[in-house]
Formats: sequence, C-alpha cells, structure tokens
Amino acid sequence: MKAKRLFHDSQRPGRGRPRQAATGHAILRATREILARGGVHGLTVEGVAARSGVAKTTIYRRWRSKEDLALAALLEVVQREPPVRHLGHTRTALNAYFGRMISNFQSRLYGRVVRGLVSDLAVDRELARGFREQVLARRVAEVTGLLQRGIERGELRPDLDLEIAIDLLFGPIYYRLLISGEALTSAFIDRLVGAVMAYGR
Amino acid sequence: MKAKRLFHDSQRPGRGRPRQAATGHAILRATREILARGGVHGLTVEGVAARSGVAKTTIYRRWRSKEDLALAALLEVVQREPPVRHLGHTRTALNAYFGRMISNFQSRLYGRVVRGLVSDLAVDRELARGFREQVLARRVAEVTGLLQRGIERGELRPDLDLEIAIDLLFGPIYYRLLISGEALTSAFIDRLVGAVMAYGR
Amino acid sequence: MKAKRLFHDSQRPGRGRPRQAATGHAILRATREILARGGVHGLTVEGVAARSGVAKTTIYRRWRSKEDLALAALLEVVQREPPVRHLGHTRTALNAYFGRMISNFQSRLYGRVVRGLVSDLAVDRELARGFREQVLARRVAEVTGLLQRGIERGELRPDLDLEIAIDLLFGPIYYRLLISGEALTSAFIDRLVGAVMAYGR
Amino acid sequence: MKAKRLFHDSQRPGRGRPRQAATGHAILRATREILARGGVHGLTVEGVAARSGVAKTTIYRRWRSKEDLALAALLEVVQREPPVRHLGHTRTALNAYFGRMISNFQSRLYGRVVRGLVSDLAVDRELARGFREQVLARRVAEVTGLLQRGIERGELRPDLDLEIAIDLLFGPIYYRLLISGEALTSAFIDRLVGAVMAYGR
DNA sequence: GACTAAGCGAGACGGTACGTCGCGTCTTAAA
DNA sequence: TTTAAGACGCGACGTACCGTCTCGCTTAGTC
Repeated sequence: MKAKRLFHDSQRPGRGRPRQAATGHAILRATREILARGGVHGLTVEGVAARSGVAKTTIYRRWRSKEDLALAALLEVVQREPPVRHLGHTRTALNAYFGRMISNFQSRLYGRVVRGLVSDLAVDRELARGFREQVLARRVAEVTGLLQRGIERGELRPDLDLEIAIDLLFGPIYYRLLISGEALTSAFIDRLVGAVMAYGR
Repeated sequence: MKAKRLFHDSQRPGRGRPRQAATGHAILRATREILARGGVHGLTVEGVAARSGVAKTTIYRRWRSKEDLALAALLEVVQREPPVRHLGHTRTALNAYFGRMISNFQSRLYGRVVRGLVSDLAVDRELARGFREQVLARRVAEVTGLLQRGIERGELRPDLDLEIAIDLLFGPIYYRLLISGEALTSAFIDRLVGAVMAYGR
Repeated sequence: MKAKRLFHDSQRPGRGRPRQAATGHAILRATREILARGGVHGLTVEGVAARSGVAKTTIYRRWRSKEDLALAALLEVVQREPPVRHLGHTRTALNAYFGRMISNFQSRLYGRVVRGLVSDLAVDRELARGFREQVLARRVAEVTGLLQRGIERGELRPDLDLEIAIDLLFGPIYYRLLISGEALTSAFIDRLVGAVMAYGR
Repeated sequence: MKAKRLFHDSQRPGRGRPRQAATGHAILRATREILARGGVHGLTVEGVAARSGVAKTTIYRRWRSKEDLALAALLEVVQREPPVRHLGHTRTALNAYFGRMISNFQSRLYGRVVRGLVSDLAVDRELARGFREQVLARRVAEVTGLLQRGIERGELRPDLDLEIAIDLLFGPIYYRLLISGEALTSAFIDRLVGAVMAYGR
C-alpha cells in the first residue's frame, strides 16, 4: 500500500521537515560507545536509543538494522583517516601502512566491528556493498597505489600480478584476525611484506 | 546455585539411563538440514528441536549453544573427508588440495557454517578452540606436510618460512570468502599457488 | 507553552489564507470510505491523510481525534435524513420510524460508527456531548413528537410517562445492536412497538 | 509451520510443565487494579505484565488480547455473585435485582469494563461469545426465572412475550449506561419495572 | 524385582529485543 | 495563515528465541 522509502540516511528531496543533524551524531556517538565495549554482539537498537536519548523509530528511519548502524559508525572513523604517505622504499611504506592497519584492529572499535560484521556480510547484500565500496575499495586502492609506485621505482617487476599481490597482503592479515587468531604483530607484518616483496621482485 | 554441568557431549559417568545415540544423530541431521538453507542465521535451537522431534532440554544437555551445534555438524562432515594425496608435483598437489577446499566452500553447508561462525569465534573462546583444534589444525598440518615434501623434493627452498607460506595460502582464500567476496575459482587457486611457489622457490 | 487552539472546525477569525472547503470534504469522504470497511477500529488519522492526500496536520487543525472525525462523518449523513412523517396511526408511524432506523444500522457506515464510538462516549465528554446533542436529541425529539401526537389522537393515555416510553423504545434496539447481538428485524420492531403501545394505552 | 495452539486458558492436556495457578491470579489481580482506575482504555498488556511481575509472553500464552483479559477479570467477579432471591412480589424482586445491577455498574470495575468492551463486541467474535455466554446468558436466565415465577403467581399474564419483556427490562438500562448517559437511579429502576409490570399484567 | 538415577518430551516461565503502528507535535518550504 | 511533507519522541504492540524450570514417563544398571 504505502510506498516503501528507500533512502535510509542518503540524500533525500527537500520536502518536509529536514532531518536534525544533531540527532544523527548523537546516534552514532552512542553506537560507537556501545560498540567499543561489547562489540556488535552487544549492540542493540534499543540500547542505542536509550543511550542517545533518541526514539527507536528515529533510528530505524535512518538505518535498516544494527549492522547498518555499526557500519555507519565505522565509516565515520574510516573517513577521518589521513591519506597514505608515499615516501621512501616501497617496503617501508607497506610496513607503515599495514602497521597502522593492525593497530586499528587492536583498537576497540575497529576490530570489534569488523569481526562482528563478517558473518553478516554473507547474508546482507546491502551491508556487504556498503562495506566493500566504502571501506575495502579505499584500502585496496591505497595499497595498489603503493605497489604501482613500487613498479615505477623499479622495486617491483612490471608484470606483477597486482590482484594476487593485494590478496597476498590483505588475506593473511584478515585470516589471522578472523580465523587463526594468531598474533598480529609488527614482526609478522614485516615478514609478510618481505615475502610479498620477494615474490614481486 | 546448582553446580554447572560440565560434560556437554563428553562421556559421562555410567549411572542412570544412558543417552540414546539415535537422538544425537537426529539432532545433527536436523541441524545440517537447517544450516543448508538459512545458514547459522536461520539456525535456532527451537527450530532444531521442532524439526528433529527432540525436546529443547535434550539439545541443551549435549551442546552449549547453537554455534556449538553448528560446529558439531561441521565436524561430522570434516571428519569424513578422505586423507590428502601426496602425489606428483607439489604445485599440482596444492592445486588439488585447495581446489577441493573451495568446492567445499561452495557447498551449502560448509561455506555457510564457516561464514556464519566467524563472528562468534571472536566472542566464544570455547567455540574458537573447537574450530581451531578440530578443523583448522588439521588443514594446516596437511598443507604443511605438502610443503615439507616439496622441500624434500627440491621444489621449494629449505629455508622457506613455513608459517608465512601457510598464511599466504589460506589467507587469500578466506579473505575472498569472507571479506572481498570475489570469486573463488580454480583459476584463482592456480594463480595463488603459482605465486606462493614462486616465492618459495 | 503555546496557547491551545480552541476552534476545531468552528468558525475562525478571518485572517490569513482561508481554509479550502474542498479539503474538508476530501477528508470526510476518505473517512466515510475507511469507516465503511473496517469501522472505527480501522480508522486512523494516518490512513485518512494518506487516502485523502491531505497532511496529518491539516486534519488535526480541524478535528481533535479520529473519534471526532468519525462523528463528523456520521453527522453529514444524519443531517441529510428526511424529516419524520406524522401520518396515520401512531403505531404505524412508530413502526415506520424505527424500521428506517434499523435499516440505517444495517448500513455499513451508520451501524459501524455507532458501535465503534460507544466505548469512547464514556471516556470523551466532548464526543459524548456532540453525539447526544446532534444525533440522539434529534431522534428523541422526533419520537416524542410522535408519542405526543398519539396522545392528542387519543391512541395513548394522557398521563403516559414519556421519558420511560422513550427508553422502552430506544433501549431494546440499542441493546440488541450493542449487547445481545440478536437480530434487528422488522418483526422485532413490530413486537416492540406493539408492547409499548399496549403499555401506553 | 507450527500448529497454532488453541486453548488460551482453557483446559489443556496434561503434558509438559503445568501452569502456575498463582501466575494466573497475579495477572488477573493486576488487571482488576488497572481496570478500576483507567478502565479498558488504560489497560495494556505491558502494564499488566509490569504490575503483576509476570512476563508479557506468559500473558499472551493465556489470553489473546487485553480485551480477553478484561473479560476474564470481569468473569471472576461475576461468578462470585450470590444467586438471585426469589422472594415476595415479582415487582419487588425485579426492583431488587436491577437495583443490584445498577449498583454494580456504578462500581469502578464492572461499569468500566462493560463500557470499554462494547465496541469490541462488534469486532471480536470470540469476545462477544464469551461475554454473551458467560455474563449475559446468566442474567437473562435469572430474570426470565423471575418473570416465569410472576406468571405462576398470577402477577403476570400467562401469554406474556417473555423475549420482549427481557428486552424491555435490560434495554433501557444499557441504553442509559452506554448511550444517553442519563442517571441510573433506583427511582428510574422503579419506574421501569413498573412500566414492564403494567405491560405484562 | 524394586530402586534409583538419568534420559527424554512437553510446555510453562521470565526475559530481551525485535521491528512496526499510530499517535500528536514540530519544523520546513511553498502557496 | 494554510497546506503538504516528513522528522521526531513516545507508548504499546505482538512475536521470536533464549535458557531454565517443572512435570510425568521411560529405561537402564545396581542393590
């Protein structure tokens, strides 16, 4: 009967009372705080509503699910990340890049959200699209940039299979984070980057 | 204040009426069927009880949670896998091994369960231990074996960093399965194995 | 702290843009349509707004509640009723009068609205006043007229307790409509009127 | 999928854990208290749950709706009423009977519940059946008894139309309670009973 | 052969959270 | 000032599962 509204947070036409920006921030702040302790598991729409002093309905008006909400909170953080520094040796740059990445994983928010959302990526297409387009694509582009510069600088061979190289770098990190549970230390990053450089030379 | 029951499936003292073996099978069969469609998301203790004609209590007597149950269903399948064949070139053997692995992932049950459980691994230590000891360790041992044989056969250099090699093989596969969502084709396996062989030579 | 608006449908001061008469009709038409199927139970301000293409605010500017709105829709119908015919025997006239009344009850709108509003009469004084002054008083006056004419014509005794007579006529009808649920047939009306005539002679 | 369970409060087969009688009482007590102030309007399942310290689900397990619940609370009271006394003149007996009835209506609970439920009788067949079979039928039978005894005693004529007599007695009372809002005094009862006796003689 | 300790099915129960409906008020921009 | 549009806080809804409990009945081995 009633047409389903599709824009959950996205830009809407300028009719009716505009959304209160403050409301959105309050929601996301509460979300972050709850995520930090408790992770996605401990996140409930009811809880966010209570903590942010916002009505449950208002939250549902803007996000489809608590997973969407968690992703939004994640995005806020990701988008504030400083751009990559393309300086010095490729190996050094990669080390720095992934070093920062694993320290992000260690942080309450980032690691918990990613771990908490993985299972839902397989089930919720919208969520997966959001995560891949807004978080993953960015990271992949950054590292691809570093690798390409490595080729230009002659540190990597020109015919390097970039796609596989990307998988070889990101794969083991997520594998340790999610599956094997083994430590994500900078020593490990060093060995990993070393191996990929060796392969790519 | 009642003492917590500790043996959830493990052997219990031989007093009273012994457990009906058939009951356990019925439960696991229902679990598998539900997992096949709907994945871990669609799995509920209530549903399993209904489908298997078993009382909820009976299920809780044997497993701590639906995640445990899913893992148990997974194990049944894993334990029935034939042993690895150590024949021919290392590259060929690895190709065969991971080829079978991704075809497992494609199967309803296996892929769904793994995807559905990842998020819980971070939260449920028992579950993580079970998964790592019973599923992962086995796979890692098998591949380590293949790699070691490759060293013996002179196809891989003796000082190869085995730990990293393992990460380089499993990582990208799980990464694609869980994170990037990109296709897990045999062509991809071929390129991946090729890259690792190149690195290890 | 804004002063409460008092004129809900009544005449307002002639400043600013005057109300669109068409708007009011559209609202009442939508209301009638919704009432016809679904009754007061199915009536919602939200629904009326959607169906009439009018904003919720506009409705609230004119009526206090959905019950008020239902009453307004009822009044439109009631006010269009033709006046009573004072012809022939009193018994015949009463039969005709109440015959028309129960056929009104059978109609979707009328019966449903009355049944739907009764419970609110006890709670909403405004509503009760409206209903009694605009609907009930009219009917009572009409029947009182018929009875008085009966007295003048010598068909009823002069010392008849008119108040009780009115109760004896209306009471059983509403009782069947609302409480006992027994059939409101013209045969019943005949017996009822007969009984009251017998009592009043 | 799951077979709907039909017995809401009624007798169930003796499987599973039996219902806690105390729970039911707690629920009904809370219901009565809430009904007394606030009537059916102020009655919410949530409120009853809170007040009785019982889980909402438990309430829904036993009653289909808050209206059902209100009816149940009413029944408890009704069933405790003492039987009618068949003594003295019929007119006196009727006066006594209906006198007690209107004093019941004045009571918080009874009047409020009846007024609150009327509108729902038209919509909820189950509810209507319950109310008519358990409350109304009983009252009608009692009064019918009184009238029949009046016939036997020669105070009423043998060919009296009992059905209409019943309507003539109950009708005006409910009419005043629900529709006209006029006072339900014992003087009124006296005039009403007088009128019906006059008609029935 | 009865006793007894569990197994087992059934379902009650308290609980948490869900996602939705409708309310009545508000804040915009356009008319 | 009216109007359409829609945000917002709010209260309640009825449902899904959770994990625990309390029944009655069954099924072994042990005394």
